[in-house]
Amino acid sequence: MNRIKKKNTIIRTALKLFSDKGLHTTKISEIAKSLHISVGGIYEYFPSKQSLARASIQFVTQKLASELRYINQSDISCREKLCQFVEVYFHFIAHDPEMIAYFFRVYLSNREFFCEDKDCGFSLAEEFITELKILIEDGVNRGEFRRQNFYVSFSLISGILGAITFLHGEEVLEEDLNLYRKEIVDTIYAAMAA
Amino acid sequence: MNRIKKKNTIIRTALKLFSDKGLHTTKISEIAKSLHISVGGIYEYFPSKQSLARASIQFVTQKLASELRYINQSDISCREKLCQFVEVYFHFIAHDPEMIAYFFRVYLSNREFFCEDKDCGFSLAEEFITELKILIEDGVNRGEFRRQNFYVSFSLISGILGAITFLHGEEVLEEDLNLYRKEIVDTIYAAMAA
Amino acid sequence: MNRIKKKNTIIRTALKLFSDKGLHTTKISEIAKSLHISVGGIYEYFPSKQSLARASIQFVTQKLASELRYINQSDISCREKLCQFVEVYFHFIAHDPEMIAYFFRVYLSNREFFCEDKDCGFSLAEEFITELKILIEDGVNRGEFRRQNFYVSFSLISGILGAITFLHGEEVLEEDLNLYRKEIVDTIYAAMAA
Amino acid sequence: MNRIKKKNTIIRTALKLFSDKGLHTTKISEIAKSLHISVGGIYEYFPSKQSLARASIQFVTQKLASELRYINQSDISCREKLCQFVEVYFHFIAHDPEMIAYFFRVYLSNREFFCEDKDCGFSLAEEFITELKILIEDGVNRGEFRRQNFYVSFSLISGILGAITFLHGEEVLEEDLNLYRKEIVDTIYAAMAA
DNA sequence: CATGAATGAGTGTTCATTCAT
DNA sequence: GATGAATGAACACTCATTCAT
Repeated sequence: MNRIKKKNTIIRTALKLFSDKGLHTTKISEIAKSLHISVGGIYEYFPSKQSLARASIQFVTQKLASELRYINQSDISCREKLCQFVEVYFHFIAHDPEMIAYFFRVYLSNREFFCEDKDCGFSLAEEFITELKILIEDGVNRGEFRRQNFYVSFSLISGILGAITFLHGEEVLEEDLNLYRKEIVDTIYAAMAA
Repeated sequence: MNRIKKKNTIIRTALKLFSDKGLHTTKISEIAKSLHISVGGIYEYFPSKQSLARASIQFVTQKLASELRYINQSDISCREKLCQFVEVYFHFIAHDPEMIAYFFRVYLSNREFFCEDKDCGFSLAEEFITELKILIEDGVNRGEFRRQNFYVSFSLISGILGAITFLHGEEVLEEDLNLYRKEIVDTIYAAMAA
Repeated sequence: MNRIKKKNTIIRTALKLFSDKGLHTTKISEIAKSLHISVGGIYEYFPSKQSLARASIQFVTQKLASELRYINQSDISCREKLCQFVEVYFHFIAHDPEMIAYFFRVYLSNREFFCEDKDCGFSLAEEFITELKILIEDGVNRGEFRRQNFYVSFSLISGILGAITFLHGEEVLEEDLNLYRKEIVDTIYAAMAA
Repeated sequence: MNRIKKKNTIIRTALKLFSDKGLHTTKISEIAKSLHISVGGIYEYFPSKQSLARASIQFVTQKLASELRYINQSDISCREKLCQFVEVYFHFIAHDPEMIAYFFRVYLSNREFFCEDKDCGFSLAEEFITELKILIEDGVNRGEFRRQNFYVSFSLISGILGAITFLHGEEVLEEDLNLYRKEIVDTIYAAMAA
């Protein structure tokens, strides 16, 4: 297995454990054990716990961003793009829940830990945000969405998805997650439509 | 200062530090120093860090719930209630940002830490959720809101508020927070209106 | 209640708790609570935990010594004195077990704690030892006991009594304590008789 | 040095310090310093101070028991066995005084600390007691010792040895320890002989 | 005398990180 | 590269002692 692949394997495992047990509750030794490698093995690839956590959030946001970029580039209506995005998002929740959980529960809530010098901003999630911005502005320009403050639209989309993810993680939802999908798209669209 | 007042003073300070620096990054000794009392002083009132964290989230949710309960009981339209709720919420963000931050960034993201025996659910936030439920169901029953899944409405409201709070905390927003308020109410209402 | 009496009341309670739970495991606040007085109340009478522990061992050894002195002064054979001493000792175990336990389990085993400057010796138990010495030497002089090293005799008597006390405390003994008494006197006498 | 050896090295040092300074007075950091290793080093081998203390008493009683077992199995009179046992015991006092001191001063007097769940009994010393029981019963069966209650004999032997150990530790004895040995055997035998 | 809230040095324990093998 | 024993700074929590009331 080459270096990149191994790094990704470590990231995948870290992602899962950090999401399940929390950033500060997960020990490096647990990640190592989970991977059947030694503690030192982790440090061959990542110089510190922090750098592993940073690499993990970049891994997540790049995955999300690349999906969103793909959607943005297709030749469909913005309503349809929104719909596909939510679909992709729900697919992540179903198949890689730790990636979404990592974004919302670990990254957003432990920002101190991810800080490097002055770089405490959203930088690690920037790619993803950029794509969402493109989707929203595109919709406004095309006249599909009404013109409203970007941050409000952004909060709407990411907020509702984050919240439903949370409820899902807490096993509060009574029905299968997919049953909520259509209603969520409708809700978002109702709020944004011109 | 009596015991209750002193407990609340400690909670207020803990709230602020936990929100600013994170739950695990904030040391008991820092809370003590911030209060100009000794470490032991904290333990006079709270038997452990965990119990202080639990007391803090109860403090927050009770405050929020009592405001929301007051609104729910007034004789106004649900749109107006929603509007007032967002107003109250923004007031909290402006004047006690740590209370909101504590709810979203500390409590929701460090659930493990708040667990006591089996009691790991939402129990500490239940009062607040109940009031939001009443508001939503009331609107549906009156025909003001369209009938949609409660969890979707709940995610919409709490999600968008949580997200804008987050952006505010990150100092990403370019304008004064209140300028977003009206647009947020409109957005929520557009998504929920019958 | 005068000062002396109050001191003795405190000593009695400390004795009991120290014996039951150990010297380091018993907190001053527990002694206070047990006495229904305040922590400061203890410090009115004893300047420190150590001084309370020292006063307690003196209380115990003086009680034992005075009983032994009384026996030593009576006009009976040394065998009879021995017998009476064991009887008195068993009476203590039955009625004030904490006093004996304090001597063996607390004092002898936590000598560091009782040290004051250089005074780490037996000084706190000296009175008692002196009386035992008188009894033994008296028996030898009268020809009742065979002449043997004092420390051996001393170890014999205090050792067997200490050990049976321990077994009693551990609830290892199957019969009532008094049933062992006669056999113990016989054993000691067999070992010491001329 | 392999794991077992290292554990034993730690036990030996803990034994010495616990005996010299008391269980609660000896800090883990002192044991570490004494061994020229780090605090964490101790915890590599023992998960807690308590477990180190428990391992230590087991180390001691197994050593004593194995010596006594060896004697019990030889083909000699019980008087001779007793004599050899005392000899072995004195050898321990002379060469590994901390082992004996640990048994009498630390283990017997801090039983609370050694408790694990319900297992607070003599269990950690059981092997040793069993061997002593065999010796005594064997002597009675062979007609060498008079038939007397086991606990009385047990108290006699362990008591006198414990007491002389104590006097030795306190540096009260005026002569070399070995000079007391013969007299002690005689005393025990006089008390037990048929 | 009596109180009990407040103090803060001190303890057992954890865990990210290192480095000799 | 890989290992995992060793490190030691750091933390939550304790409790003997003090002192303002």
